[in-house]
Amino acid sequence: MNTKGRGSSRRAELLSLAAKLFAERGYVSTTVRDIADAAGILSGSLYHHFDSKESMADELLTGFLDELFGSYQEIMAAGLGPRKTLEAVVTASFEAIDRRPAEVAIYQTEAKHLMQLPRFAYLTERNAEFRGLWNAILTDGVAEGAFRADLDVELTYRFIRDTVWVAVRWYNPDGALSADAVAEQYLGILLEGIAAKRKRVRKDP
Amino acid sequence: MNTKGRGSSRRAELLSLAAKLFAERGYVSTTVRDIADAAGILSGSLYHHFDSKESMADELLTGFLDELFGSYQEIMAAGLGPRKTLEAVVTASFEAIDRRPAEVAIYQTEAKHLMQLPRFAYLTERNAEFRGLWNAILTDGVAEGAFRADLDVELTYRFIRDTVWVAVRWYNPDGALSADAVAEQYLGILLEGIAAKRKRVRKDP
DNA sequence: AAATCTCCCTAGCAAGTGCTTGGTAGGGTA
DNA sequence: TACCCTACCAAGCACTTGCTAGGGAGATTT
Repeated sequence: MNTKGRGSSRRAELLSLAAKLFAERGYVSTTVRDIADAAGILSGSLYHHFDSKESMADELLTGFLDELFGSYQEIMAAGLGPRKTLEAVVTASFEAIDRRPAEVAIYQTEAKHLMQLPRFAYLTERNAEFRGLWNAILTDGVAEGAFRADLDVELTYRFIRDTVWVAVRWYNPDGALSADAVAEQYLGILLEGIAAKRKRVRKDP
Repeated sequence: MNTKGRGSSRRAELLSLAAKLFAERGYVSTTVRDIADAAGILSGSLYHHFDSKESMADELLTGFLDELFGSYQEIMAAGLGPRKTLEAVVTASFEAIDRRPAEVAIYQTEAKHLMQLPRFAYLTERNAEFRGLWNAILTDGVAEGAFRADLDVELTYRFIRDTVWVAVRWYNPDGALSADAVAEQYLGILLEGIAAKRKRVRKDP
């Protein structure tokens, strides 16, 4: 019996390779032979380290989501107001894209299909958690007057969620634009819009 | 020799079925047997109507893109200003999602992989066309003072493109929210932002 | 020195993949 | 009557898929 323990560095190396290929070619299009080839071994040898192809995806997604929601919880616990919380959550999301682009890409493109498998039921739970988080931020913000009163909260949630995560398709961690810079630009559009402003005066002088 | 002509209504029926399955399960995960099963025939019988699985996807994407860019060209030819043009293009895109959700979903999720095949080189061309169109709208808008001067045009283009098309993942043509209503909500956020407004005065009184 | 562990190979299986072949039933047309 | 067309079936081919069984060389532990 082989170990399939999680301590090996070779194992981590293989998992990272798998993540890259899953992200590039898609989960179903990536064969275990592809992964083995990239590592310079034969496909059967992969099964010394992992139970199955599915378990590789599982491990990648679990690790990523645990880290992501950890950072979300820290932000929510800090109790900044709605606007600052929104900024922090969006920024943390872009930083996740920066740190783990492959995992985000896998989550973004494969979750829908993987969710149907019992093994990946936690993806559905995470989705609900995510929705709850954004609903709270937006509802609070509207109540406190930080966000527009006529916002369709559900629709706004979807727009924010989608636009943030879909950025993984073009964002380049090695590029000139940092994740924080992208987050800042995005928040500028999201909060203030792209239309040119007319002159402003404060409501309460 | 069979015809594979494009006039048959049965053919159109099969193509529509394939579109639905490609959109739901993904192109690679959908087998020709799946499509045949859905139509109540055997997999081999599909090849009386189509040359290959690939040609089904080709036909679906070509038809969709021709229609889409046709509507874009009409809008551009109308010569509305930047802001109205932006609104019209975004609205036309949401209407495309409404009319051809399966095709949009295929384009959205499979184009990246299909583009690598010589047969689908036109996808790359269409992408460039799309980018040019948005660059023109945004650059014009900034020049004319309709949009904020500090906009990163390239980044803004990506945000708009992604957020519009990714809506196909949750938009339901049979739902309560019409495509035009979604477009209006989205344009509200995009143009004016979600932050609550302070009192305004006109720049030129 | 013996035993164990790590990491990989050789070899292959069962299930499924897109696609091809030869054929047929029913209908229209000359 | 003779011919052709549409739309399908039955059978199967060449190949790919995830995964398994068993073994072996080298390092580490006992």
